Amino acid sequence: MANIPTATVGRLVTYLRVLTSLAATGVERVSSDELGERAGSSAFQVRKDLATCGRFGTRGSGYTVATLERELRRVLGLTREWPVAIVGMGRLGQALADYPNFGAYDFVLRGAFDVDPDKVGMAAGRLTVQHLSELPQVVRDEGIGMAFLTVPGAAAQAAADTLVAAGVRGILNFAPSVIHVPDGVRVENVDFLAGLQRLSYALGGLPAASVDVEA
Amino acid sequence: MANIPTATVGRLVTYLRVLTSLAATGVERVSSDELGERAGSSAFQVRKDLATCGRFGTRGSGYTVATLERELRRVLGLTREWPVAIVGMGRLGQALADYPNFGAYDFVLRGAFDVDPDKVGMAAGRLTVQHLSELPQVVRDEGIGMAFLTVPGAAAQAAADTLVAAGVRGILNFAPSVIHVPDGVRVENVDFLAGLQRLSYALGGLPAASVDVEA
DNA sequence: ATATGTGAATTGATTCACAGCG
DNA sequence: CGCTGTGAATCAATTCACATAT
Repeated sequence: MANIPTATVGRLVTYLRVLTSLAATGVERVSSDELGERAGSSAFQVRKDLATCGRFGTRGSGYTVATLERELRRVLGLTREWPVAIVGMGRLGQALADYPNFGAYDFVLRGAFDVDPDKVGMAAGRLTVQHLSELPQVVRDEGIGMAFLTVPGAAAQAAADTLVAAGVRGILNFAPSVIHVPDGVRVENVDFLAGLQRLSYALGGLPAASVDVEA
Repeated sequence: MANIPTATVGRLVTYLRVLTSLAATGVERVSSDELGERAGSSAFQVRKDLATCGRFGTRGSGYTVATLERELRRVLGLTREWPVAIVGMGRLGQALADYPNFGAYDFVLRGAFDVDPDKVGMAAGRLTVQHLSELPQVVRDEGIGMAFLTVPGAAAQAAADTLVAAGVRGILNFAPSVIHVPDGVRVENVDFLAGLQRLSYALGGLPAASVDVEA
């Protein structure tokens, strides 16, 4: 069952959310129609997406919520616990370390790092902040595969290089800058400023100059 | 100059970032090749994207950094100041209210809201938290067009409805849930948990069941 | 000589219609 | 009869090659 298009993966994550919330309210079966409605996609899209990774439904009666949830978790790799590190213990890194709800999502914090000597030794959630030089050791010992990158933009590329060298293969980049990584390493950007700027276009973007500019 | 595809808008934001950083280091001209390199796109893609909204370059010598930056800001609607509200003054809302750097991005906080009486009256950056019932008034008085939605997932849809009713047309949704809005209102999701789950697929997503499941 | 702007070609994603199964 | 699974058709995005302007 070949690899799944990234656009589809994004929607599978949304479907999984909807399923979890349906399960919590005791719903047992769901149709592509209703799932699409709640996830903001068409029923066509839902069926196509789900068919990309298996045959999970029953014709005539839809999908079993519990089964589909289990299968999507498996497809997305959410059957194991993922140890995660945080690099950059500024305001955002600290807020993430305090985030109470990772357990519900199969992620566990196993390391918190910074280069600032004032921050090393500080508490961060249940962890103690360590110097970034400790990272490779911790990544190896804890089997860390992914990390939050929460350093200032100017430091992001260097920190990403350190993560990659230590063997981390997935980076969730919160810095408002592009980071470059070798093949085999994956970056997901979480960038609210970019989101604001896209909103700005949608709300007020001009129809642009219709002619040449330049001097 | 018709409307720009959303995929392109996302990259224009990235190009603008790169240009700003080039300008800060005194670079005056840039080629599609180098811009693409720094933004993580191909030179083809850069030229096609830029050509979608005008003719900003000079054949044989590339783009003038200052000119292209100015034009992209105009295309993206970043020539005016955007007043923004925050709804939901939990940890995340407070962290955003304290964020020092909005000025550099043309956004200004003009309102902070919550329904919790304990939070109303509290300081939030330079603002004082108001009750959500004050929102429509403030939106009108301050001309607020977009808002951060930082309430718990279970409260997100209701809060979004309040925002829409008050006339807000762009919502930056930080809650890990789908929100539904009428046509003409735009939602951008900022969802690090979804990002983690997409990373999970990329790193460990199984090749999926190759056969039927269901009971 | 050099690097943009753009039609043409290709690839990929979404929409649709309907066959197939329960 | 209802709703899924899927090939075909449409639509959009990306890649490419090259004519064009400086």
